[in-house]
Amino acid sequence: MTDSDTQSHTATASRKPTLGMVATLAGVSPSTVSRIINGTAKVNSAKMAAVHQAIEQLQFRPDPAARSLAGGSTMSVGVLTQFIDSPYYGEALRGIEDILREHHYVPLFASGRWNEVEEAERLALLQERKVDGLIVLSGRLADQVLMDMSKDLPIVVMGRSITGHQLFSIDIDNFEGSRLATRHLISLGHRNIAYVSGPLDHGDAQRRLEGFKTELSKRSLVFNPALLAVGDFQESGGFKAMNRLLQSGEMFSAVIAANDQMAYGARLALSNAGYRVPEDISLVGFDDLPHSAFTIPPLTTVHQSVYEIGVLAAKAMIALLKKETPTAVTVPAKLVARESTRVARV
Amino acid sequence: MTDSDTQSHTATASRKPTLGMVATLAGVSPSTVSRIINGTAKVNSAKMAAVHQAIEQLQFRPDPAARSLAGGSTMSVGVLTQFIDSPYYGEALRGIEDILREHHYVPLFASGRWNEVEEAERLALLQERKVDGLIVLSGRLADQVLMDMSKDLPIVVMGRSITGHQLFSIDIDNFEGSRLATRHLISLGHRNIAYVSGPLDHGDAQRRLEGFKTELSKRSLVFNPALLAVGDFQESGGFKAMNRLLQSGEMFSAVIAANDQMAYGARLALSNAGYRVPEDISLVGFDDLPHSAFTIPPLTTVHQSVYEIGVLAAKAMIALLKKETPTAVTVPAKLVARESTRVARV
DNA sequence: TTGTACGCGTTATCAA
DNA sequence: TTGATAACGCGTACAA
Repeated sequence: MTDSDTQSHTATASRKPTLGMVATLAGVSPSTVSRIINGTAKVNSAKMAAVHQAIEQLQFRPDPAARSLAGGSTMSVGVLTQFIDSPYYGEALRGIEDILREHHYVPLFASGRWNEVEEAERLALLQERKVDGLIVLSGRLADQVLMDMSKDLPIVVMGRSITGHQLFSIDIDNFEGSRLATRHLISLGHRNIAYVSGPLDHGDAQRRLEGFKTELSKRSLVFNPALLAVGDFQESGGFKAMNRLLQSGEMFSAVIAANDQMAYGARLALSNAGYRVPEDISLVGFDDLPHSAFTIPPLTTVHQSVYEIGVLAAKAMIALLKKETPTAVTVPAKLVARESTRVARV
Repeated sequence: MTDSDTQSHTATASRKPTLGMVATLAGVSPSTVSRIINGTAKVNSAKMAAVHQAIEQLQFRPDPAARSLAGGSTMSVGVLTQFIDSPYYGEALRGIEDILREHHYVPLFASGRWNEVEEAERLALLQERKVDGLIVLSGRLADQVLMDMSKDLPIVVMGRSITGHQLFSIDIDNFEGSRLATRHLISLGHRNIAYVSGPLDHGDAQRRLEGFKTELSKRSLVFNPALLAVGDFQESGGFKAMNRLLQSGEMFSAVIAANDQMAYGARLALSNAGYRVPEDISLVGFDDLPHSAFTIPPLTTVHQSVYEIGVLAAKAMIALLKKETPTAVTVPAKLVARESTRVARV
């Protein structure tokens, strides 16, 4: 039985170490301990050492609930996503979690389910839990709502372009990415390109479609509305949209799907109809989900590092939390040419 | 300007409604309000009505932090997953979230990353946050650790078979599911069946492999170790494992992958090597991820409703939280025959 | 059955 | 720079 053993028996007799116990052990007042932990004021470096030593010895960790009650920070950040199991946003969540963890913050995830009312409710719940900040992944909420909220706490938004005092946004280069995909097909000789869009009331979907149209006209090609089909960003929606395109009788040698999931569905519809990819029809997706490297054939798609975007969002939040100004970064989209695209047959 | 308008201006002058304000408005003491909210004691039904009315009028919601500090419940449940963006566990997370939400509980997600040390750390963090219960999705942690923890708070585990006082587990029928897949192939006339396993130190992987071997021997077939390749439950692992199988020169007409993701990877490897699925080789997966209905060809696989499992886990947790005993339910696995399997050629 | 008074662990305010 | 003291909002013995 060592000396430290004995100490721990007596000192840690009562369960959880508290800030007060640290203060006693270090021979200072509780307020001093608090100040040292939060860096709220300057303190004698000798006491500082003693306090740190006591914290070590007691394995003290501040109680988030008590902090919250007393008006301090809760060390938690609310993250509003749409569906917790979205393959797309999932990567961003991982990036957010990784960075937040490094900074000892805890993420509180909530799902808005692409529903304005639910989003507002979940946001209210997160505020009720007194999160220190909010990271919002896309969604249907009006920009104004976020701008208002940012008066109370820092907000980082992904998938929108709004900025303000405590409001920072990291947008994806949907427009440019879409142009990249279009350019790729055009350079392969495709002239009749079908487009499977996401829901038209969806910001990302709008900008991707816009990029497609813009690139088309820059290359002196006309946009043919008959070659546009709207899906829901899911496999099933891509499948149905492609079937509609096929049944329309319209000719096309290539297809752009506004996201990879719809590309998967479109690919199956194509296959069912007897078309080969890429021999008969070229297919391009958007997002470059991890899975896209393993489809048959591996999918040519627009890559965007969603994980990286999550990381950037979390870093921006940390900066905001420190009253710093996050540095704006654009995450460039880039084309990943795999095997689902090929030179158009003459 | 209506009467209620005026009231709201005066009554809600101070920010957040508190339990005390409710008490005042209802003409009772704070403790009575507390009792009514928590059902801690019987109260005069007249006062009860008055209090509920006051709560409504003030839109009062108890502060979780204050509750936590005072020793009450935090209305939060910790959920330990492995990766927040896992396509497999993601569905379970959604089920958990849906049910928890219905009961006004908030999930606190944490990722263990298939690492025993990290899992323990995250669990500690969740306890520090004073969650009312814990839902653990698989993981590498020793059963004993969970059993010990269950003395302090209710725990529901998915992917293990341990039970105890405040410990409930919902296991997947890995064994039976695997037998189903094997039986399906055998009934199609396949005799040489390759098996792409998950990590051998992984519980699910072990039981699935066991099911495969068992069914084989029941059908008087011998397990050929040369037809076993170990992957990592990811697409890339399935891809590599299949390549190894192909290079071994061993003959086989069908393959079982221990999960869908590895099946996707294996499918690509097969395709790259010039084999057609299912014409040359039949392929079966496990899990029936939503995506599996959209692969080329649509994948025959063992379906298990992971979402449903999440729902059951959350319901069990709610029961435990109410000091009730959850009713044990087994979620049956079932084979979904799609187009990646076919009668063996003679 | 109901109310009073105190404590939970921390931060903020104010003096010293 | 430091320390006492008063909140923060709620649950709960204890008393009535």
